Amino acid sequence: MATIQIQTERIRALNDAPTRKGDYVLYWMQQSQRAECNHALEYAVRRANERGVTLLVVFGLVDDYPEANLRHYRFLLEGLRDVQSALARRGIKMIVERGEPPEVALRHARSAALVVCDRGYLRHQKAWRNRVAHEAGRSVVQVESDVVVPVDTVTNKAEYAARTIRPKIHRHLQRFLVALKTTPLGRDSLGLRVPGLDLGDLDGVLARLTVDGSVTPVSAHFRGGTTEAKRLLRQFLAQRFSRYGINRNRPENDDVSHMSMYLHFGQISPLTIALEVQTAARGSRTDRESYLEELIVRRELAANFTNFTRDYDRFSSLPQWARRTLAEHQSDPREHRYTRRELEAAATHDPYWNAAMREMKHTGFMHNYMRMYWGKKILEWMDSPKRAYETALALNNKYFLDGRDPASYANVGWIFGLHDRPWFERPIYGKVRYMSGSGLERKCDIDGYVRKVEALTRTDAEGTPKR
DNA sequence: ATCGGCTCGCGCAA
DNA sequence: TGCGCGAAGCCGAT
Repeated sequence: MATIQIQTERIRALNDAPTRKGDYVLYWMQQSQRAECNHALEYAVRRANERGVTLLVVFGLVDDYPEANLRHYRFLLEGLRDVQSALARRGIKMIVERGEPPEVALRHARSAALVVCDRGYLRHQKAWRNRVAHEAGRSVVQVESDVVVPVDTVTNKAEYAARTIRPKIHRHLQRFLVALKTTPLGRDSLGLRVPGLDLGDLDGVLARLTVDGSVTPVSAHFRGGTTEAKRLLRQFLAQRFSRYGINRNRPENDDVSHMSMYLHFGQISPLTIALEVQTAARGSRTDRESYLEELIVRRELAANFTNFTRDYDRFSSLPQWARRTLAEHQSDPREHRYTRRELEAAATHDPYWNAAMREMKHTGFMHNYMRMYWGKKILEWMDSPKRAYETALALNNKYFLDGRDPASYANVGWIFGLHDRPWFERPIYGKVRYMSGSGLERKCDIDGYVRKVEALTRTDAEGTPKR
């Protein structure tokens, strides 16, 4: 039957309150910002059909979302506009309302039979859902749609490394790697009169929000939305995927999918990507395996990390061996020293690093291989590893479209030894893995990368879209 | 081009 | 309790 597509482990009642007589089922959308392959949405449609009522979808848009700026809001709203029209085509009313997400949800919960929400793995996302569950006065059901295998199905603790979580994920893959079909909504909700923001006028909406405008939007490089995510994915699979295994660590090329930012905003489901990759015509077994390893094992290790680690955004979350060895080398002399301001200005002595920093600032993205080098050098050049960690995380979250994601915390942690193993001891890094500029020269065409970034920056100045 | 050594701790086999 | 092995490392030797 259809319900098999929503595995019971994805569904969790967040309170014991009963369902009420109500005008509609409310889907409070927050993490899974899409109209397709969204388990929370399909669950809500089925519950509405069961009760013979209709479905209302609301999204709470808050001005001061932690660390978000104009760049992120623009991409977010482009995506929500896409969701709104896709849901309208299914006869489902969706509104975006300004306010604290739990308050927006609670406002519309008052006329609802029950509330369905999706799931997030960061502390504020959990706090929002807890509050709604406590105050809604009716059943609140959370449906996970952000990972392939739900985090608590995999394990009940923070995993030590990829190798420990890998078999625990693989055990369940077959059961969870299943397409989700859409269920038609019985009673159309487009006639509901609920006011919301006019997403036809994004500039107007953005102008009225009190948002940090210091980081510019990057629509010329990446546009938000499920439609755009799927277009990029199709293009990647058709044109670049067959080279993925060879080129994934070659930043001079762009043979990567760019899915991280769409995943961050929930604009595409990891399930959709995984199923497409499994059946992609181009690409060898190695390409498939290495892509799925990153998409599922590495990404879900990050979800595991933030879900089970209280201080996932602090230096104290690093493994003990790493903190110990970094402390032992804290006062080692540094050949180069930079402040956050100098780093942010891409004004170091290292042209490779500066290019990476410029790619990040100008496009909201950085090739994954360069992200490692970029972070390792911040550790090397700042006067304390703790300050380096805080700086790398702050810059990551400020400039990347995929910043503030569970993957951000795991990736920045990895620079400082998280989910990694010790290597032979050297100055500053201690036993934490080191990376060098000569490694880049040996393993890829790093000058090609620098030229690529120069070209990107040039097209920026001319205002010509690049992709 | 390829290889071994560096180093810790998890998880499994025994 | 012992042992194998691990996200992308580097370096020097062959």
